Amino acid sequence: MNDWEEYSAIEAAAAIPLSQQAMGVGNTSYLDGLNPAQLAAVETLDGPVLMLAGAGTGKTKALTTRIVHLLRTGRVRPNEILAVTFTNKAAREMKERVATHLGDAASGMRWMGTFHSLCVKILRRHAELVGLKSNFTILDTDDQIRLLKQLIRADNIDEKRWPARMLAGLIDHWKNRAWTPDQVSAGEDGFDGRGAKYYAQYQARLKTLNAADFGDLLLHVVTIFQNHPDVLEKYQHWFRYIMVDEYQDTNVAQYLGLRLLAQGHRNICCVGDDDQSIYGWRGAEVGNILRFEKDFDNATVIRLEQNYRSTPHILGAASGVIAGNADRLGKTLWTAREDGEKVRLINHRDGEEEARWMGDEIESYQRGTRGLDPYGLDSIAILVRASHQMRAFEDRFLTIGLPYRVIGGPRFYERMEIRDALAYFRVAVSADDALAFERIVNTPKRGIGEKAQQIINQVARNNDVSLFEGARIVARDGGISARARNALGALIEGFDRWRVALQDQDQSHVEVAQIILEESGYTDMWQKDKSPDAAGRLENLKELIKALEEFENLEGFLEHISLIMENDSQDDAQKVTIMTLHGAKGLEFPVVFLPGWEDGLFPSQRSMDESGQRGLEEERRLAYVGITRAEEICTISFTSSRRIFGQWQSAIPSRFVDEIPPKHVEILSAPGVYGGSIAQEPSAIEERVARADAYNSPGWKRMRARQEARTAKTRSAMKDVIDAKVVASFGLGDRVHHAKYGFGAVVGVEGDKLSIVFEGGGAKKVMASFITMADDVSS
DNA sequence: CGGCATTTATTTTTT
DNA sequence: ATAAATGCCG
Repeated sequence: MNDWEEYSAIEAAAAIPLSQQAMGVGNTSYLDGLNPAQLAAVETLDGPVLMLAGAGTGKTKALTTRIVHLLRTGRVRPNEILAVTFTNKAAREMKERVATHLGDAASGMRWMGTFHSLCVKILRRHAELVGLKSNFTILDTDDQIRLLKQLIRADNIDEKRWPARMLAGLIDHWKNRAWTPDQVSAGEDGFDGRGAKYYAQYQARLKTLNAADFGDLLLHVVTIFQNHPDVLEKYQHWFRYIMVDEYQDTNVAQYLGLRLLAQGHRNICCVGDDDQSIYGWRGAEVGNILRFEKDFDNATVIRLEQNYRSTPHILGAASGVIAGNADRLGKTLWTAREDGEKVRLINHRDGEEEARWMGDEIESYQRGTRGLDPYGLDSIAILVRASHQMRAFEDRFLTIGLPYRVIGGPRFYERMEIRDALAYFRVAVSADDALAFERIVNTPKRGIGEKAQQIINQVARNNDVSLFEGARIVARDGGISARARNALGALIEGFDRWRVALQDQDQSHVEVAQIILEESGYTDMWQKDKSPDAAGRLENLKELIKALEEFENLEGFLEHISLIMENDSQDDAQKVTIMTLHGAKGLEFPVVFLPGWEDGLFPSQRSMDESGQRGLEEERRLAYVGITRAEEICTISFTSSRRIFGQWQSAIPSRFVDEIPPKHVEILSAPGVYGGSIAQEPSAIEERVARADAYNSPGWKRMRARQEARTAKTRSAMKDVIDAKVVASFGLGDRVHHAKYGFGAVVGVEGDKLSIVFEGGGAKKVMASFITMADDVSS
């Protein structure tokens, strides 16, 4: 169907010829301003190159300059460079930066993009080699789950024991390692053989639907390269130079594909930082970058170690932490900058207090106190380990009216209303998109419930027609309730009408899209919805319609949208950024706050439980990423107790805190933190905690030891301990905690009852067994 | 079929 | 604590 020769001809024609003059051969001014390491990375063009680029060392600059250099020296045409990134954002940025040097030539770089988009491009050309048609649809995670659910249900298996999500994760895991179903069943599966079976069924089903999921995009391309040497060879010749960004994040499938492509000329340049590999949990293999020199003989390794971002103290702190990892290629970041503030460390009573303090702190930065220039809110970020930490900050900032922006969370195209709308468009464009049809057949509610849908499914299968045509038959012949039948008939009629409208030259696809959403009753559904977020959803739908304008037709839009799951709506107002550490990779801020450095939260307990030492090392890299985001001021904080899943947990400082070299740290004491409303004078405990003013001092060590011992005790048999000597353990003035009433101070002891004045207001008599010391676990 | 009650599981996230 | 997902009843 897609003859290679013809294709090559098209590609060649598309290449914008670069006349020597236009390219300015001989003019190498673009090399000015590179440091020696960057220059080496730019000028070492042939053979395998590993560019180890530490945080803030000008990686993107080196990478884009290298591309400019390749093109300017005239050794390659723009479309013969394969340049791969992980995100659309990175691809766009690179393209823009090349364009500032080369103008139009950058648009000739047709093979610069994300792994996924480039694989789609290749796969559309050779789809038949893996049993697909070139117009295959790309499933998102939602579709994937629904499909798997159907398979599990069809098997009459307990859906609880076999959650579709888990199976999806498993299949994803296999695809990340480029395992096809037969390779899985041949090996181990870990799920009594069922996983492999479902995997095979799932792949078969995808083939029938002429669809591929995200993992397939990579896997299929690797399969094609492996099974069709002739095809591989053409691409090996076509891509004369290969560049890979964020190499530490590649998974096995990506690695295999790259290695196959590079086998001939070996002109592959991988850029990355093993210390910033933080996506192991989704299939990234740090091993890929660690092994580079073994994979590619005679590789040139270039280290970018001069940091242009942070102060020496921040770099020192980060280096100290990351030094705790064993599996590293090793780099030593240095900076020409001098002085700067030490990394600041502070302890708080709980998460709310932490948020309160940071809010105040940010406001003082904003005003420019302590002799510093005022910082705009845009230059301040709070980076958390887990997104549930964000809530405390949002709450606090809302009450003090501090503008903030949360990065992350559900992306625009992942929102329910957007997916629903897209499903309508998908059915309108191609009637046999069964998954899309299933999604919207009863959205808004049309009275076409599960049972009716089953009947439609059955009729479609019996007549060997698409789901949509099956629905048409059901609507005509009946078999479901009259009400449902009418609704179904109306829906089908609607789609018939909309399809005609889409063909109509006089009607723009934007208009038709709007008509679809209105006539189907979808916008109506949200207008009638009285939930608080309905208005926002309607706004989103409007935005979606607006986005359509940039495309020729609906088809073009849908093709793009499946791969671009980003929403980068910009917002000019000055706001504090709140995001996860993962989301912050690649970004930088003058002022960075790193809250929640407590063992269990960060490093995450789960990470350590599931992946042991490897998990801990990844968490440590995350700490490294966090610290190195800061340009001037980095503040780390931890709390003494935190509410997790509604339960108060006492916390000990993260082990990473101890790993920061003391000479780079300044301990802050939080003013007013311990002066609770009741305790006019701080209790002995409070005083001791407050005075733990040097974490390398004996006081600090004592506090840690105490907390550790207490936690250990709690985890074993705290309950028994409390019951046994409950009364004896409380004295007048003790700061205590009750699960329902919160914190308070003991004002009286009578037998096994304690009189307590609670901070939340009021004195109460409570059984001692319901009380714990304030910085212990309470329940 | 739809609405309300109960249950259940809660890191990180791109394509 | 809380949200999402499931289960039960009208």
